[in-house]
Amino acid sequence: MRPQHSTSGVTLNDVAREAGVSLATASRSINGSDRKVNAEYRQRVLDAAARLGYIPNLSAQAVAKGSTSTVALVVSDIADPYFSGIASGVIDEADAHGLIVTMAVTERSAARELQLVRTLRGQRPRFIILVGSRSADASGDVAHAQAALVAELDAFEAGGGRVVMISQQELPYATVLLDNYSGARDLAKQLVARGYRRFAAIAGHDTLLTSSDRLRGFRDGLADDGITLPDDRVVRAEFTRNGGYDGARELIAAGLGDTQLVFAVNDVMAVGAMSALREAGHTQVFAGGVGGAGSGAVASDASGRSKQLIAIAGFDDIPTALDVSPALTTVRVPLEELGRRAIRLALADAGAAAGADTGQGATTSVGTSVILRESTPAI
Amino acid sequence: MRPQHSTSGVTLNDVAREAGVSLATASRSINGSDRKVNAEYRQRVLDAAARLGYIPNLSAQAVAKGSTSTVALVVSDIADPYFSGIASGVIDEADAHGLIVTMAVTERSAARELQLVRTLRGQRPRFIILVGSRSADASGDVAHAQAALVAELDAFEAGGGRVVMISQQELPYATVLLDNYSGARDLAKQLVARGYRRFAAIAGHDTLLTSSDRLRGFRDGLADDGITLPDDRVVRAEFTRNGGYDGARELIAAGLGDTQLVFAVNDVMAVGAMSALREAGHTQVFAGGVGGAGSGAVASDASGRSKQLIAIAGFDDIPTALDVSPALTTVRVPLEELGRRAIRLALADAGAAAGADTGQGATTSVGTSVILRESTPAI
DNA sequence: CTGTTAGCGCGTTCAA
DNA sequence: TTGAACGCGCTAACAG
Repeated sequence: MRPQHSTSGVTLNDVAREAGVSLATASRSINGSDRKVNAEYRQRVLDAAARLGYIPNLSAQAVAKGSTSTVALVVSDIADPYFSGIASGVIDEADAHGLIVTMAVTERSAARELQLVRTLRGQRPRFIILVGSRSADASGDVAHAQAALVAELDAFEAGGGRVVMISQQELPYATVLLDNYSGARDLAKQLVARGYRRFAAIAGHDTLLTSSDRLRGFRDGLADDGITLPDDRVVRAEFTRNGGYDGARELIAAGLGDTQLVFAVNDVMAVGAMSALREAGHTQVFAGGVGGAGSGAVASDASGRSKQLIAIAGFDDIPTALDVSPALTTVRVPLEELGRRAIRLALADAGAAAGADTGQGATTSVGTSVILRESTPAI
Repeated sequence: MRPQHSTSGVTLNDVAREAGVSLATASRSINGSDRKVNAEYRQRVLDAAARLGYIPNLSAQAVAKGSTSTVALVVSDIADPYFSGIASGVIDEADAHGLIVTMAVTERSAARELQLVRTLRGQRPRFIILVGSRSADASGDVAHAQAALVAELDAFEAGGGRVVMISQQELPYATVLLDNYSGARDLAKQLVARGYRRFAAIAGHDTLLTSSDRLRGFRDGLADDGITLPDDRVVRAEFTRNGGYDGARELIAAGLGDTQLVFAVNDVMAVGAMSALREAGHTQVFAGGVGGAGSGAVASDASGRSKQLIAIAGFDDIPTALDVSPALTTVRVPLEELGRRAIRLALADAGAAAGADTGQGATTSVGTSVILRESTPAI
């Protein structure tokens, strides 16, 4: 008869006894950073462990060594392909280094993010990786939350943890930089090269750095060719598929005028916008046939009424971008790579951690590239 | 001067000293399951904790109590919207119960799944949630891996943990059932009602239960109306977007014949298949205008050559299903709800755990519903 | 190289 | 109610 509510786990003690050695030897045999242990004993221990089905208790190890092998990943919304792509990379790379990933979701709320970080610290993770939702709002509440977040994060680093941000370096921590500005700027230039001149845009709220950087890059890219993106042609919406949909409807309601192309600051929004435009009869250009991109920019409005054709472009290159029709022109962001880099940066940074606290924290950048597809045929 | 490599964390001891009470009192004040502590002391402790920025060490708590507040979630691929949708629900519900979620990815390999479960047990999680990749392959390796998995899972439950499976109850554990069979069957019947008679299908490999159940349901649904799905009209492919794409190409290469509709056993495959069909000139039906579904089933092949129009249907209702064009007809699966249910089931099951080991484990079912969209207009 | 002994941070029993 | 002491499972000194 086993004890009733036994957590039953076989302990290292059991293994040691079964193998007829001391606890210490058992520990060394199974985890021995150095192999200061007789091969025969070692084998006896390993056998005993296998026989008993022993599995080391990570919590106990963590308490004993004073450090865990856990990485805390904080995202806005795991169902969003942008975040799940990054998460995929994080998990993969973490796993390659024997690290376990715990995941938390902020639902795009700074308050929740703060609360989460606080809670997560209880795990004493080695790293905390924050992706998305960095904002630049100087106003009361947000600024306050931001300061509190920094305090929390600093305390975490003071305790030996490392924090890594993904996207832009708004806070003084190690960061995997994504050049949103340049990506959008390049996109703008290539669209102009394809013949577009009159644009509209669907952006996120001003405070979202990712959104404002992309918008600014796009604007500057146009400006390089003497084209301006009128303020009244830029709508703000949620950073989601529905946000894109709503933004497009707003644009339509306000009158598309002679707009030729709508730039949505991210793909999920672009995809939502496409659906809105399609529903409104602004049938998307369609490249049929097996031929490459931009082959036949033909379209027919099923409603019969002649509506203006609107081209569209996004940012991120989520998998879906390839499957909507017309396929979405976008700026490719190596999502998984972003995640992998975060782990590598944390690992490297941790190594150099003893060194100087040079203010801003280490960074690494990932490049973007413009992917022209059928949603923006040459005109 | 603090100790050098200090993990620096403020401990409960520090708090106790600061508050001028014993460790025990501090512990009770902060965590007191029962409130057997003087209100004044309690407050002093709480204040001290706040002042010092104390955060309880979860690992230490876990060792002391012999149980964690962790849930291990195992998925095939977090970048797949099916899994990320479920994960979203799991994380949300877990969070609502103060549970932390750690995530692991099998990359659709049974061997890796087994290895992961073994590793995960080290965390001593309260629950292990397995979603996807259940297979019914009686052959050597797989059967062996399956047996090993069951052994591992049984040991886990023997140690007080609970395992919950999502999808089908192939193994004797608590399960959130998804009626793949009925969903597909209903879909088939509704498609027949819309006038379709000649079908093809893109399925996953035979061993994938999710795939075979759906295919069987679809077949039976057709059979109810005296229609058969010929074996040579069913191709097998990877359970991914590219799998769907490849499957469709295979179908095309073999000759679509008079096929009217292609059923892909899940949405990501369906979406991939749509792209393949589109590229091949089997322009999808297109419902323009603001009107509802099936309004104008019009299409024009940009290549000029007249190609056959192929309707398509999927399963899962991933977000993208709404944004491809034509919008994808599918069977809605409440993904987030699936995840939430898993947590609730584990929680409930844990409560009743002391009770009888009634062989199969508790179950709960979630319903599906057919969503007819433009990809399958009435004909 | 091995065993003994201390802790790690915290929950919980047992007296007081 | 409170505090002292022990134990959780394990690692890391410390002697032997």
